[in-house]
Amino acid sequence: MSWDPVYRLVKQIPRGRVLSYGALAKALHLRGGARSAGRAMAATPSGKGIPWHRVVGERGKILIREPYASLQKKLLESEGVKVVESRVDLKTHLWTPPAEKRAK
DNA sequence: CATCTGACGACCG
DNA sequence: GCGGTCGCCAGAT
Repeated sequence: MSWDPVYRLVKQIPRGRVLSYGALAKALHLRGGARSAGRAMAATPSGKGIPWHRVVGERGKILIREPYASLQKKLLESEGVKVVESRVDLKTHLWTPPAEKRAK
């Protein structure tokens, strides 16, 4: 499975905004749904400039385990995203991805 | 080839 | 709002 489309979209997330796994999967029409989106992120190649930390749970919750959770929180806050109790305020930071052209 | 696992999410009590 | 189940599916074992 090639996660390229996923990485491409994640790279488009504006600074200071976040997107959920579900919305990500939906926007790209991933077969496996949100879970596959998560799988894609877990396999995110480092050093590619992919802002993986801008992807959170459907309710803005940071779902990954330590030690990455701390890192994600740190990175988000450094972009001006407020993180409280392991979750971001979707009301202000949720980003709506542009309609992708079926790249799967 | 059989199971287990998990960076998910919808449901239900 | 919280915790437990269940459905999903690609990878790992």
